[in-house]
Amino acid sequence: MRADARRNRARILAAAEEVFAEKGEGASTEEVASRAGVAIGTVFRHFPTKRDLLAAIMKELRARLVGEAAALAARADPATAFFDYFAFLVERAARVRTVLGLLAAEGMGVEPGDQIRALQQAVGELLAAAQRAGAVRPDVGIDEVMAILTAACQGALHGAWDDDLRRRTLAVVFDGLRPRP
Amino acid sequence: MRADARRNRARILAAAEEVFAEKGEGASTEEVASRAGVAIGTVFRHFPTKRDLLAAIMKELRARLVGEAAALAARADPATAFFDYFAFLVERAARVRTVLGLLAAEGMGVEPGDQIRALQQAVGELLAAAQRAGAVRPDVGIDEVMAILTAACQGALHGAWDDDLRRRTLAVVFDGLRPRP
Amino acid sequence: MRADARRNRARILAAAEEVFAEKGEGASTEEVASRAGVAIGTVFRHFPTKRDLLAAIMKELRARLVGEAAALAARADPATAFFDYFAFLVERAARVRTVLGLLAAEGMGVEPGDQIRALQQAVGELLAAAQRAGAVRPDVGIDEVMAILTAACQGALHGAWDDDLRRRTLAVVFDGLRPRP
Amino acid sequence: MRADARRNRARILAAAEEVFAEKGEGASTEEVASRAGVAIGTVFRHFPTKRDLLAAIMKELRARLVGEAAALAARADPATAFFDYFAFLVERAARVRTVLGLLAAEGMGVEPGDQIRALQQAVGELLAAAQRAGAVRPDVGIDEVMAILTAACQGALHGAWDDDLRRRTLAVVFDGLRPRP
DNA sequence: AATGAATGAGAATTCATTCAT
DNA sequence: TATGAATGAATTCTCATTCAT
Repeated sequence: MRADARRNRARILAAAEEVFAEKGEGASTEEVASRAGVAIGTVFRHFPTKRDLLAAIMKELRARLVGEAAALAARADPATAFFDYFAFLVERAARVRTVLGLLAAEGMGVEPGDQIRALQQAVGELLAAAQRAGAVRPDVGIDEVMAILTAACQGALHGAWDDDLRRRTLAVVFDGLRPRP
Repeated sequence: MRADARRNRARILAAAEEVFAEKGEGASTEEVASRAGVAIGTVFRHFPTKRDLLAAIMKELRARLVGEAAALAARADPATAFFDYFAFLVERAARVRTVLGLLAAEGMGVEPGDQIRALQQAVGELLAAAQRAGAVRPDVGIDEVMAILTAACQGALHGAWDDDLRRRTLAVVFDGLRPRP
Repeated sequence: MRADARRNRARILAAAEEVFAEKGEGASTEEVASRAGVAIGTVFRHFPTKRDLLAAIMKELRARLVGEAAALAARADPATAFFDYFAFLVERAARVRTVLGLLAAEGMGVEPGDQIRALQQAVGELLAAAQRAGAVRPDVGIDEVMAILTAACQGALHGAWDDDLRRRTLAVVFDGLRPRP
Repeated sequence: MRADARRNRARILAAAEEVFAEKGEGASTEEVASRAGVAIGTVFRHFPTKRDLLAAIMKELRARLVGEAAALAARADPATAFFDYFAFLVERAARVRTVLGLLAAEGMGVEPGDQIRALQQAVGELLAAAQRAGAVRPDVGIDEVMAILTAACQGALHGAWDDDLRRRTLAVVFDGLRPRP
């Protein structure tokens, strides 16, 4: 791929992430194009359908988020890494709608499947480590955790939680996840 | 207003609730009209914009849900009424998209504001009673509770939780809300 | 259907027949709309897809052509009716592209099937009568006749035959169809 | 012209003939390019517009078909050569859409004019020879013959005649061309 | 000369909203 | 008041053609 093409591709992805983050999947491809400063045809050359564009954003985002999980797993205390990552995702979701596409079966018009699996695995590893460290009750499974995580992300996004509310809300949720004393 | 006009208004509202519950706010006004058995013009005479129609549905739905809260407060044990209502709302949200319109700043294209306040008050009363009964920890506020409730509703709807997952997920959340032993 | 709607429907059909007759199925729906003096949405209200519009034209045209066949069968000498109808169709096809849609497996983007069958039957009856009258050799079947007819129509349309050329060409073809002396 | 340029030109022509033969003139120039293994820009460098490309194919094809006529004229019995060539062209047309471009005023978006004249001359010579040999009636002119030939080609292509139908159809047509006994 | 990315004018179709009947 | 036809802007996607690399 030529240098200018790569540059445009990146600009389109960035514009798309912005636009879809702000307006959801309903935003028009035209707006993505104009925000990226290219013609509509260029967007469709790089991403033959709107769906493809959405999927590409997801992939990028997923890679970034999974990378964060790995980094956290490597350097942080297992007892806190899980909670930190959970909070990190929720905080991100509040700003970036597309995070949700990775978590919810619906939204962004993209089949999750693989999308979710990669993230679920990353979360699953942090969860297992936290459970081994006794920081999370042993009887919760990855399913519930993902469900709660998804819900929290959705809530944070659509409910426009401020920092304080997010902190207090997560405090309650985290308490539910900790072992009973 | 003439009798037939009033009758039409009711039929439109009922149809709209059905349609938007099934398909979300993206559903076409035309479909609402045909499901209600009236012409499209009649819908717009009663509700000048789609937004107005959505707002009207919300009002109806809110009234019904608040009524349920009151009924529960009257006849059930305060220690369980709060949790029962919480679970009830989540279960409804899973099937009826419009419930979210009452809880989330977004969804259904309607400014909540008043919407939310009425429901928040109903939940607040159940919460206070439960706290007095020692069933919910005294340090959580209505804000966190509404946030968690909204999140759970959103999760249930978009995540397509089955009955079992919903039960397990709520179990964790409820544990977070209960007093530490 | 309301009077104005019926009027518009007729105008759209007329415009579509004209436009597609001139430019073939590639002509834009927009042009049909503007030639009919209505907005694009009106065309799509009456004919939900372009295909539907094409199909509607075909149906009209077919009915008219089959009607002509019946009329000819009723009032003309069987020995000449077949040839007259053959020539009539070719002459029409030269001016009206859509005639081909009724004859050719391709063209006008509409599955022929029924289209073709109705016309084939009409021609078949004229053919049988002509054969009984000894005006057409008994060993040609309706398949060949339809093939030749279609070919002639196509030739007349795409080849832009003038009246004289059409007459001379058909003379040769008709000779091939007549019994050997 | 550089050697590689000439090579590319040939590859593009070959690819274009294939592509347009399969899909008609609606096929995209992009596909021609990719089938030829060159970039789209290269196609447009050699043939400034799509029309030019189509015209070039015609010219090539015409040369080949005229060559066949000459070969047949040289080695076959004049009484059969004309009919053989007629059948040969029709059979080719059934498979190669572009043959039509040579025969019809329309199709392939190219003005025939010169195109047709060369082929018409080739056919004309075979016809004259056949008439001298008494195999074709003396009163048909080259115009009618070309018209019938074109029509048959078009019919064969668009009507998707199978081998048997083609044989029977041509039998009728050829009978029309033969002298009355 | 070749490449292939960018352009932008359509094309079909949908839908909220208006307005004649 | 009700009807439902008409409107026309918006949307996704395609393709001939141009132009920077």
